[in-house]
Amino acid sequence: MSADLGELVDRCRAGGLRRTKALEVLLGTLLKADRPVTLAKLEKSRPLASQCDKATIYRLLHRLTDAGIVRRLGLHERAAYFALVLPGQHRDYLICTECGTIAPIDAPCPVHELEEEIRQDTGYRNLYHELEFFGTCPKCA
Amino acid sequence: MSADLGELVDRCRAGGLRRTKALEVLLGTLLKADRPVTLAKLEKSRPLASQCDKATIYRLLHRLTDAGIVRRLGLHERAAYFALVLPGQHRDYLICTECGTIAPIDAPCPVHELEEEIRQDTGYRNLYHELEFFGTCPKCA
DNA sequence: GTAATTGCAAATACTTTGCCACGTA
DNA sequence: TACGTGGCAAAGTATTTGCAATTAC
Repeated sequence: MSADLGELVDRCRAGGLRRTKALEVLLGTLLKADRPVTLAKLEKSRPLASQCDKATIYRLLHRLTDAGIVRRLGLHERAAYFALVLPGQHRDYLICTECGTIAPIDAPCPVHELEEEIRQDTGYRNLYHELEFFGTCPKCA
Repeated sequence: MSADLGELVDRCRAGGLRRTKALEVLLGTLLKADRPVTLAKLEKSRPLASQCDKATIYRLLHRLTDAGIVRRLGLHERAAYFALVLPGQHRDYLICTECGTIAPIDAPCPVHELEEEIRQDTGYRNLYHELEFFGTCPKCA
């Protein structure tokens, strides 16, 4: 994992970021978390919290996102998205990361088997999934 | 589609909601949208905008979510989630809708073929996807 | 008649930015 | 030295709630 951190820092440097204490601690925290985290969570996690301000974390996350080292999950508007749940109908979506257009995908969803596996392996109830594809649409490219 | 609307209203009634003008117009708007929409969008869409206040839309969306007629997309905290993008590594997640726990899934992701299809069919660039499973974890069940 | 629903407005919560001091290259 | 970066605090934007009036059942 230490090697990973070094590699990450290298990628940051290559992306034009400076090597700062805050950057290293943030990367280390993200690496250790090994799953998506919120800004709020990061603000509270040691040793990051004692190292820097939340504005710093915020700005670092954005620089890292621009550099392709971090990804912001979900539909990228700052607002919550709601959709009808229609019985017998499952939809996946294709979203343009530039213009934000959301289009339903017709293709049958290839995830049901895995969902069944997970249901059996983990004991989770009321399982469902969301699958979104992101990219730059032809118009925006 | 008119039939769908009637059916939706029935499900709402069964879920304990009252049949109001705002409810009908909101359902009609969601049905017509045929994809996830934000509260902000709904506030601006006719004829919904002229029919009711944004607080009403907000509360209706939540009642509908509780009744299982609408689903709120994404990781359900009110905050943005960030995750490291590690080269050669793609991760899907399993999230408990009750306690919010997020766990990475080990299983190989079954979506790559579909992603390739979409790349070719749509001409989207820089395509990637997010796949999340949601359910109630054994602890919370 | 009773309880759910609505509108308006105020309160929260999370995000984003300005400005000047500081540290990296 | 020059310019990206950091801290602090204030502003911005989306969400959430209180309460009295209204409406569905």
